Amino acid sequence: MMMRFLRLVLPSRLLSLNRFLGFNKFSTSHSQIIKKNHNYRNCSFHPRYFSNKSSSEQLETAKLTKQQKQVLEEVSKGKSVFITGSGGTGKTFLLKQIVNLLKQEVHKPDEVFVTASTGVAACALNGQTLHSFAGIGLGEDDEDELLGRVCKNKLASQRWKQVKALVIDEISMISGELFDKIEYIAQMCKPKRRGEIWGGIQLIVSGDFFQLPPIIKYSNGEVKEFAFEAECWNESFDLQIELTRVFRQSDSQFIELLQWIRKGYRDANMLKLLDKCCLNELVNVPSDVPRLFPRNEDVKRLNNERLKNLGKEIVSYRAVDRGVNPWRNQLQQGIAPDVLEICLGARVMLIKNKDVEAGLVNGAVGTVIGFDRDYASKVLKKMCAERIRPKVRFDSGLEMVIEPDTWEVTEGNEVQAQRAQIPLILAWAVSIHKCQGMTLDRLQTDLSRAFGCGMVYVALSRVRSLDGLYMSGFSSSKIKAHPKVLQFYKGQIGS
Amino acid sequence: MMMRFLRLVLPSRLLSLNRFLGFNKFSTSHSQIIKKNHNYRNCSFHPRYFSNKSSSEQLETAKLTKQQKQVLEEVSKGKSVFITGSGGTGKTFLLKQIVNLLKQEVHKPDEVFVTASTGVAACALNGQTLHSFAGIGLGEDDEDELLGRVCKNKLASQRWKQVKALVIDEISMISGELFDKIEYIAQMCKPKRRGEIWGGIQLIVSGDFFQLPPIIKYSNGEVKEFAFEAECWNESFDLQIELTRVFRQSDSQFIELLQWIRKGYRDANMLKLLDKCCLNELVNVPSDVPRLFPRNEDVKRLNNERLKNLGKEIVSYRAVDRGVNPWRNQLQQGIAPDVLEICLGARVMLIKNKDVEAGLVNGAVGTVIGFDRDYASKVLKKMCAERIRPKVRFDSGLEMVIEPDTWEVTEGNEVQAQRAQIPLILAWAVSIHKCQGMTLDRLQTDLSRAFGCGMVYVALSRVRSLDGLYMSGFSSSKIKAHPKVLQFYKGQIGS
DNA sequence: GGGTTTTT
DNA sequence: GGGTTTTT
Ligand SMILES: Nc1ncnc2c1ncn2[C@@H]1O[C@H](COP(=O)(O)OP(=O)(O)OP(=O)(O)O)[C@@H](O)[C@H]1O
Ligand SMILES: Nc1ncnc2c1ncn2[C@@H]1O[C@H](COP(=O)(O)OP(=O)(O)OP(=O)(O)O)[C@@H](O)[C@H]1O
Repeated sequence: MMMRFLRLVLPSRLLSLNRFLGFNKFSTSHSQIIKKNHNYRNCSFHPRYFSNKSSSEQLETAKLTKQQKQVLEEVSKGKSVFITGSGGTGKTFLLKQIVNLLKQEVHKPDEVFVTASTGVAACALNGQTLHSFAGIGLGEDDEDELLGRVCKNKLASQRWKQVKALVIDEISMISGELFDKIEYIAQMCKPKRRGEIWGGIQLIVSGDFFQLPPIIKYSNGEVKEFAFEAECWNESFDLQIELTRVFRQSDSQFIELLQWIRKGYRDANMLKLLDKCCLNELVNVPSDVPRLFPRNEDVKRLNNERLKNLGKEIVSYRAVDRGVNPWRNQLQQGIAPDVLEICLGARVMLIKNKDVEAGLVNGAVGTVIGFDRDYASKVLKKMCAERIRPKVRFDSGLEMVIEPDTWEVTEGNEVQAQRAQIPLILAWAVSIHKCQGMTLDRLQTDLSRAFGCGMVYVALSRVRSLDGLYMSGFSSSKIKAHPKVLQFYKGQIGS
Repeated sequence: MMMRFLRLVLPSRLLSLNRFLGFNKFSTSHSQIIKKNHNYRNCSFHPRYFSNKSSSEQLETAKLTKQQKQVLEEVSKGKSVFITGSGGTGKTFLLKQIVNLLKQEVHKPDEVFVTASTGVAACALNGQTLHSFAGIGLGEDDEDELLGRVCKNKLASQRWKQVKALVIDEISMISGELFDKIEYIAQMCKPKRRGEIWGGIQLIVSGDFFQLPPIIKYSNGEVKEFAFEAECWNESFDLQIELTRVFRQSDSQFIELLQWIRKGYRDANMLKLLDKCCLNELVNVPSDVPRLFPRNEDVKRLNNERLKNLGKEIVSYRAVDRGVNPWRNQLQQGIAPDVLEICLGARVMLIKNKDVEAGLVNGAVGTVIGFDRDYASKVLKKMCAERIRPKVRFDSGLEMVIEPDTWEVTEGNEVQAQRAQIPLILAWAVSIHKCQGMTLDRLQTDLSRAFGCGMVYVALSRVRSLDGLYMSGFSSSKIKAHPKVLQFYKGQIGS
């Protein structure tokens, strides 16, 4: 059964929608975004680094394309929609409009939940990760165990009761397995509408399956890998639409090259365009260009180099671990570092969900603007000789003193080991996984250890123009598209 | 520069060739092959297991196709040829005729050398590995170091001086990197014909790039992976030809399915044909069906189970190691096992090149037919309480007592550690890599840990009919064709 | 060969 | 996530 993508040609006459489109331009919430960006732009430390906020000008002057308006129209009618398209076609941009529309015209503000597969991507929408919203932990248990877990969690149950519209961005990194599990939870948490797909929730999903695939750990070969392989996928949407106009880049040759790379084609002739972006001894990359790496090991190395090069006084936080082996050792596998080194002016990323409303979630980036003494905290004393906590100004403008937080290793329901650490990592460089969704004026990436499908495409498609691209370790053999994805886009879109 | 495959339409009137074709049917050497097979067929231990010899009937009754004859014709004229085509189209079969022709009509017998990428494949042609022929060790040094090594090795230099025609089978597992290095050595070892491609050697290469790719260890991204990516590839051949008629299978539906799998297509409908080959509780697989696994760990496990199930008295050989760490530990990474357990009737594979003329090379398989006391050998005493050496009847009919052999770990030119062990492994089960090239009446394979491109195709395309196929762990997502290979066959063959 | 994310 | 071959 093939469901074809629709290219809607509807009369654009929906009153509430047009009202919304006008309203949006001058809304207070929008002004706030501008204000927040203003804060960020004036940030004295790293004005050009990764940020969860897009620049204000674009939002002000942007005119929606016909396709983008058509999606808004369907959303305003309460339809469930899958929005796809190449990187930079404005899927996330459109989602922001959709979220405003949903909150203002379709549902109540607190009935709309905004999520994404990674913290960074969620942050860009002022949302949270899908895992965090759903209350499923790592989501690795089977559907009934997960449901039980949600039911025991009051806040999560409350969200599932409340939710009327659910937005999921960067869907390519969500597995079909997980997508089906979450649909199951949705139905079960809506007892009045059980039997209806997603329990009647309006679903807005966005992403590009040619970008990074989900990480599959326990592969038995028959696993539902991509979300479009979920049993509920086709039933989930009234409309699956592909945005076709690329906004991120304007150079039409570069756009065409990216289109080919996206589909896994390796045209030697076209790839010559990248020659002038390849690093050599002659090229001098400005030191403040954001860096992307396939592997976290390289991300960490680069970040520590940048830290040392700042030449400021370094504050060290040694993780405080409890518990015995083998669990104690597992603490080192987690995201919280054994030793966190930061300093005034360091770019940092929050790695815990602190306050969703305030946008202080895993993935939020900001700058260390000071340190704050706390002689009361015993754990801080253990972790840091100076007994000081970092104060961070996040790119949203919000400032916050970051306290130690904890991570646990459990076996059954028992906590077997626990780590306490400041929930920050350095963020001058990030992994290519974390950069998916970003728009960058300039970037430097070392692709010598690129792996899997879509990675080269994601890295290269972040940058607005070839002038801003500094690349090393590239080879055409690293351009890879997944056969299932090619088939999905052929079948569903008939390109 | 694209060189297209030629489909030759030549008058088949070459006298010497026709003479050869007639001659071949009744040649003494051919009778010997029949005799050898006869020996094997009467072998009382495992008449249906892996064998380096194909069954005699086929060779007797085989009629060459037009394409196969065309290749012979070109070879008879001294041309260099690349023969490709799906598994079972008779590439190796044709090579046997070619070798006879080359030795009898084109060159002298001792000027023709027959090789393949793996020991097992080489063995099927009474040849040796390409590495062993070339005298390049593992072939990992750069071209000049390898040349130096060849020059210091009298036997290897002698072979390179002598060789007028070089046959290489199963080329898909030879990297482009290595192919270029060996071409370089060929030129350098033929001082009179330096500057000529391959130093003027007539080159006969065969293989299917949709089968297993080379193993690339030190990837810098720009590596010449497949042999067709070698700089010298196109220049190496007067003719590149694709055999199209499949002989190994006769069921046309199965043949079509294999064609699709080969190219990486996953047609759910067509794959239903495999349903009845999937193992379940109801299926009872005869215990003497040859077994294939992706991983050597599973190969070893199965082999040890089979050994225990034979219920015979087991003879143990513990490897005798010398040297200090870290080198001593590296001995365990090699092919020679820490402990070899065998018994009377065990299927075994030779893992050292003992005597190329006699076909006693890495990859030769046979059966343990007895044990032979040797109280003189000190190393045997250390390795085996009973102080007995196994006597093996190889499938060629040849019988031999297998002595301990040695493996070395060197650093620079110094031997740092050494292992002594009997150069045998059990061979009821083999890895899918080692099975490439085989034709099997029946096989059982567990594909749950299949990986990379071509592996599923190689495993499934070994068997003559679906009746003989017992499969588990299969999933369509494991069907994979390499994009570069697809491009190569599109560009060169224009299918 | 090798390695990415998701939680309280 | 994971793993295959090649030598004296
Ligand atoms: N209609 C529009 N008019 C002007 N600019 C737009 C429009 N739509 C999107 N943009 C701009 O294009 C850039 C890329 O948009 P966005 O990040 O939403 O793309 P995307 O499709 O989500 O990309 P990705 O798949 O990489 O996440 C942003 O700077 C955004 O502001
Ligand atoms: N012309 C022929 N007539 C009859 N039988 C043939 C002919 N050519 C090949 N065969 C038989 O077909 C089977 C497969 O042949 P062979 O192993 O040479 O194929 P191949 O192309 O080398 O396969 P692979 O790529 O899997 O190594 C063998 O049993 C062989 O004897």
